[in-house]
Amino acid sequence: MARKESITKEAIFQAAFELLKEEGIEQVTARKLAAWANCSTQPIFRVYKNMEELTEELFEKACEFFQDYYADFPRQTVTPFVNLGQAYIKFAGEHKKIFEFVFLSPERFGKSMYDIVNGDEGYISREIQSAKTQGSRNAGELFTRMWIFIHGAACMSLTGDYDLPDAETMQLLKDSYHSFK
Amino acid sequence: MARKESITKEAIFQAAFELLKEEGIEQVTARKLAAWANCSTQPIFRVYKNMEELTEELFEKACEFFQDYYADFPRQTVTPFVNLGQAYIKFAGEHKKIFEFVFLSPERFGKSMYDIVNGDEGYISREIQSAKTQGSRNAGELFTRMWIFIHGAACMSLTGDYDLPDAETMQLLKDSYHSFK
DNA sequence: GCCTTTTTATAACATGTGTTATCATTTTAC
DNA sequence: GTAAAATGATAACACATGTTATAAAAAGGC
Repeated sequence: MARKESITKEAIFQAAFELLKEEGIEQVTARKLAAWANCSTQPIFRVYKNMEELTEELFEKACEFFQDYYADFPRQTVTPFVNLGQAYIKFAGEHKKIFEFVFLSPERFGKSMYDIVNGDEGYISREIQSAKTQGSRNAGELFTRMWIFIHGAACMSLTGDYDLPDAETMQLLKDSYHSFK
Repeated sequence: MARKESITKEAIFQAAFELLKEEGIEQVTARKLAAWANCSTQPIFRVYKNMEELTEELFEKACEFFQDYYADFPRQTVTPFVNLGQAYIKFAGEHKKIFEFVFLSPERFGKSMYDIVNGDEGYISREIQSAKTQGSRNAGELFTRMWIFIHGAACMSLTGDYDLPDAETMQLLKDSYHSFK
């Protein structure tokens, strides 16, 4: 019968995600990926129709990567949106290439920014619910304003224009929440 | 003596800036630029040492382009930072490629985001001064918070996640100012 | 052990990049 | 008019990209 495969799809995908994380999506090329996976370019095109197909799977994985990051992020306050903001801003600074790929892409493979952050667990919906519980009448509008602020800090973190200690970020977000409330 | 030049540095630079504006800095390649300037690649390398030198001049020009945009932006309110915010957000939506090049580059040829927005005219300093005049004790901190918010809206505008009518943007910025104040 | 089938590496093709060499054209001093 | 010098088009070089063709290697049925 046939020769046994020595380079699995999983191994290629894992190498691709590492490469994406380290050097950004535009560096995930067939030959660079082959080098990272210690193989030729051929196995890549055996398991993926083309590089675009791989990119789309990487995008899905990158979204999940953020959602897992947030899921594991320790909650330090009960103030709505603050924990989400802390995680999002810290994520942008720690995983610049992933953040750029997911949240600064022009099209995002059809997904909206809110869909991605919300995830299957409804991370945004939860926070809005929490704000309502804490007496906010216009929690949706409150989220919108908080999110603009949070996204701003994250994007500045990306370019090195925001670099506050975690504690100050938390205080800043708490302040913002109470300002907007 | 020498042959008279038919393709000036100015013509090349102008074509390069148009190309940058329309398709982004990564599309400003020697051959594409030659096509936009209706010449071969040769005149480009006569007037620029290499493409990197052109890119640096384009960056300078792009900064001035933003500053001119803001200078021409009609002032609709006396609330500090609001006009600057309106202009910055609208600029991001109207000139995505330029905004990306100037404000989302990782290094910005050594210039800080604040230096660029401030410009020779001290656009930021003026607003901070104005806030002080209007009774704000901590105008610098107020600017920082406003700017995070403004930059957030601009970056969302870039990716199509922010698209409010101008009047609502103004109200949002005014609200934010009074919230943070 | 041969045959078939799949996997993989090597190498190729077509295209795009920055940059440079070659050479015809043009301009002007003489 | 001739010579010198700069300009600019054509074409080349070296390299990187996605993708595909070729062929060697391997695995198992017979």
